[in-house]
Amino acid sequence: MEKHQTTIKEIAQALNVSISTVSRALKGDPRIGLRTTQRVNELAKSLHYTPNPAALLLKNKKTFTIGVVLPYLKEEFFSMAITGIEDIISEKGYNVFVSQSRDSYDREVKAIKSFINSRVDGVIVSLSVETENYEHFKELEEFGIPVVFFDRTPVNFPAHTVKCNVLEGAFQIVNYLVSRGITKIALLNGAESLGVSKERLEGYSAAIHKNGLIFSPEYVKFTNLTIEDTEIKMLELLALDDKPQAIFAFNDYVALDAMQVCKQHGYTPNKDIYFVSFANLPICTYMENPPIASVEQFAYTLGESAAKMLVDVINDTNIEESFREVVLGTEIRIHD
Amino acid sequence: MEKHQTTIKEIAQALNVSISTVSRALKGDPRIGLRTTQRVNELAKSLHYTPNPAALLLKNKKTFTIGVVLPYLKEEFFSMAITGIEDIISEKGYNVFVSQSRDSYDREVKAIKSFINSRVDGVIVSLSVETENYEHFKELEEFGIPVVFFDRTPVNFPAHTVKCNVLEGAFQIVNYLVSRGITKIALLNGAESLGVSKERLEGYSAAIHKNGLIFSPEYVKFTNLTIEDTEIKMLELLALDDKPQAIFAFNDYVALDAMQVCKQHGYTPNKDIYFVSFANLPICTYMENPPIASVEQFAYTLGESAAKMLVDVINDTNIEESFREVVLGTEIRIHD
DNA sequence: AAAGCCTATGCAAACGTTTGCATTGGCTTT
DNA sequence: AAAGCCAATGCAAACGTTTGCATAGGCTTT
Repeated sequence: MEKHQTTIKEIAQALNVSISTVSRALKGDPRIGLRTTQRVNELAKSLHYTPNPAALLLKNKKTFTIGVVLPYLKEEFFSMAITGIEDIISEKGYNVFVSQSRDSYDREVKAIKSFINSRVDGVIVSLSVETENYEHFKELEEFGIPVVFFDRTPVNFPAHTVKCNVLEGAFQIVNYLVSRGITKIALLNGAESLGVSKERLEGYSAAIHKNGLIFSPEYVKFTNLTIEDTEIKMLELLALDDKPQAIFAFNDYVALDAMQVCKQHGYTPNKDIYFVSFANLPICTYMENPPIASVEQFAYTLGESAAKMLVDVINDTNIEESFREVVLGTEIRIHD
Repeated sequence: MEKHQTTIKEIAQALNVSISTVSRALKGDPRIGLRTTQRVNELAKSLHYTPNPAALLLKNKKTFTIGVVLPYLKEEFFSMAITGIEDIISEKGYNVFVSQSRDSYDREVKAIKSFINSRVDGVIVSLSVETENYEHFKELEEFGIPVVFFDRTPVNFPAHTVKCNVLEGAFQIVNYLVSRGITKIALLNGAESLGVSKERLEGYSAAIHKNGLIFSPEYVKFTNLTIEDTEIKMLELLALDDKPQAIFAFNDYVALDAMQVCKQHGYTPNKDIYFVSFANLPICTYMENPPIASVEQFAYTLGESAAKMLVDVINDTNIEESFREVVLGTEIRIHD
């Protein structure tokens, strides 16, 4: 067991040259003779030399590490997003710290603090449902660590963001239902604190109005995304005198939970009550009666895009005050 | 924008003491006077001082970072395992690099190399299906970086491992089927290279023999876990003259894919053909006809346990040659 | 009052790099 | 042959810590 990583110093000694010569040779500095450069590179290779990241950080103030905080890895949307992030970021030589907030504000804050301590070069975030205060992100800013938000982006807090056109998606999917003659449409939304919930509501009500329907407040429910809350709100909808014909759910998980409630009360989902939702997760292909339509979320692309943006911002030296924004287009998938 | 992290040096200057005094005061060295210790700690706190990890690594050769490589985060089994890992490891002050092999040997090797370069303190691995060569783990060993394998552990390669008692689980679940009068049981296994596949086969055949049934080789199929291969092998099983009454699937994902094939050919899963499998994923609660029984995999506990073991091994100074092993007990869940 | 001994603190080297600023020696100029 | 130049290389400081080994006083001992 030789528990040992080769250093530049050892190479220098072995070749009887100075440390600086080795350092320069390794990065192809033209000041070093061809012969020497060659010998250094050969030895380095055969000794499996890799630069010590600690020394690099000390000198260059770069760790080539980024942090990612998102609600739940178990949600396919997020695990696909992180795959996109990983693909871009590792191609550029970075490593990724992953942390789940599990929709807890405290856990999100702790993750950010830990990233600061680790001196990450940048952070990618998708907010927890609980987050309404952005102090921890201001702290990142103070340390000059850039942040890119994806999907669940902050409200009234200027920042770099990558997201889908939620408003447009919501508008289109409600439109689709109406075009099929379904007019009593309820919105089983996410937490009111989330911007993406607000946008769903906007798109929903825009479509309602555009089609000359009346907007009924009792058709709009907000949930904190837990199965318990979904059940409560779904029961409220089922208890209405004028039961909705269709439920527009925040995402596939909410839809799945809501469908369970339907089944328990004798309704067959997507027969007696139609469901549409955001996300379109692969896992839904295994369902008996999947949502009849969904708004594509492009999870992988969202991740890729956020990662690219972050790398750009990290490497952008002129500290511009403007914030970048990417909004992906909208696509509706019809499933039946 | 003050892009700056406080250093020990600045605290020293501000307080007109030496750097070493500050360093010692911060770690409560009794040699430093009470008064000074107090002043240092107060200032450090108000300046949000956190030690520079690069400097620490340089001195202590510890990064407080571990790497995790596993096949797919999108599989609930793995995302739950990583949650267990995260909980233990972050409690001990470590950060986690996460990397997905996506069942590719090359990607696994790349991840390991990148972890070596980053000087992680330890690595947790669940093998890719393709992995049959363990050179990359030997390399870790050469650098003195400990590895703990969980669930998908290597074959004929001594190592620290954490896993379920797969053999016992397979034995019990086949027994259960037989106890229900089902005797024609096929095994839709994972890749032959995986130890966990071998153990499933052993448990399966042990139960077959114990119950006085005949072991039919055509009832045993290995797949590489892709949906395509599952389909091929499932079709082979359906084409047999003596069709199996039940399929014992490698895990829930294989079961789900196989059920799709059944449906496409007019069989109702868990009515016409019974399914049992390993894992018992939460996502299955949404199924119309879930597997009638499953072997619990304790994903979260597996992750916790692997993380604890790794931390122990990292902190164990006496380089013992023995390898640790944890085998979780078996539990069968009956779903109907 | 000299010697010794605490207590509280400081110095400086070391960890592995990078990099601005020398230094060396051979070769071209004149 | 003296001066100058360039190519090739080396020196040493710096990055932020830790830590073994001083050092400086003040206090006890005799």
